[in-house]
Amino acid sequence: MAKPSGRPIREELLASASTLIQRVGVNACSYGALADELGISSPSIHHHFRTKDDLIGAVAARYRVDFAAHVAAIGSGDPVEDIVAFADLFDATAKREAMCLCGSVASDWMTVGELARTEVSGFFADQVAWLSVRLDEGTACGSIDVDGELDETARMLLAVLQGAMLLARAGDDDASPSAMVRHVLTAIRT
Amino acid sequence: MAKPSGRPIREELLASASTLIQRVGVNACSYGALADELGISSPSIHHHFRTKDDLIGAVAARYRVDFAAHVAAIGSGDPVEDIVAFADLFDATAKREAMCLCGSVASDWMTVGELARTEVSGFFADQVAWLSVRLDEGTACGSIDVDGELDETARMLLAVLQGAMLLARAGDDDASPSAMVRHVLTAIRT
DNA sequence: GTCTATACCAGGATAGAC
DNA sequence: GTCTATCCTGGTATAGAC
Repeated sequence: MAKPSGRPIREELLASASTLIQRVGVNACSYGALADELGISSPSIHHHFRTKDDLIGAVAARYRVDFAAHVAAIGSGDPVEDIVAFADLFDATAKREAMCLCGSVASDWMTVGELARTEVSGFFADQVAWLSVRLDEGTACGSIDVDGELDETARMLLAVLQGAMLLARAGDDDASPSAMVRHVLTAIRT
Repeated sequence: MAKPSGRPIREELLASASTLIQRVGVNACSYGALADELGISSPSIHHHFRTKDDLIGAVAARYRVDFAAHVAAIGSGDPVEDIVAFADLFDATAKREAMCLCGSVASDWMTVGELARTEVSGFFADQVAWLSVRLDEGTACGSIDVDGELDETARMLLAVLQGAMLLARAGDDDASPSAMVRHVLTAIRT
């Protein structure tokens, strides 16, 4: 199943591993399956990532960086619109019948190494921080009204998104991440 | 590691398997680990559950029934209080450093059989239906004000709970399921 | 950087004795 | 209903040739 590509194989591996983990979970993602997909042999993968923990950690780190780039591209000027655009990123993943990679790893938390854990915790912290800033902007310009710490609302929004993807996996067609976030926004919009 | 108990071994197996899956995930839950924990041999388990799919399916079915019993015990008279009590059930699980069993299975959706899938989808539908009734009661007595379909809000609340457990797994100590639901409730309470 | 060969272990599952 | 013994498969990982 080799796919021709100019990208270095290490990058191909990260991309394929990410997709596979998002679809079947960390523990059902194997060197053998990745090898088949890229048309190389399973031991070759060890040359790029000595252990599976190394691979998972690198995948998580790359996902975090890539996601940050997508988020950085958001900038409508309107905080509420920005949050909807943020939620749309999760919709795109759900449509691919995949989990957020970090949600997937979090769910298999007990079976992953320190590298992956650090990146996943950092990923969640990144998103909460970004959402907090948007909520702060919305509060400042009067389009959002929340009580309590903004962090709490931000964390809740992220939980909605992650939970929505979990429900979507179980075949709930009405569990669209962005639709749910929009629903929350109507409640906290002035 | 045999634990003395009067319960039939089949029940012990379901309980141990549920706990193990909630902690490490479906694919890291093995017959061998269960056998060790119950002090029996791994092939003995096949006598009670012919295949692993049978076991996972039975665990999901039992979890759904047990959870329904806990939910049925809720009845403060106040819909908002009832929803908080519902969320507290998830808090108890998070404190045990465990996922909701059905969240766990949903995350490993691609690797489980039809039995488990049906039960997990049913579980989610159960909770959405229960929450919808509470929201309806709250609307009727004027303590809750949501716009749009009640189902949407109910589904969102369940997503918050499932997502909160995912965040809690990743070490976010502020990701308490019930705290997040309370936070949502303040926004939709009149 | 990739291969073949291989080691080693663990997974699920079956057969048949007790 | 449980055991031992066994099978097959597939997983991660290493060694060493090319």
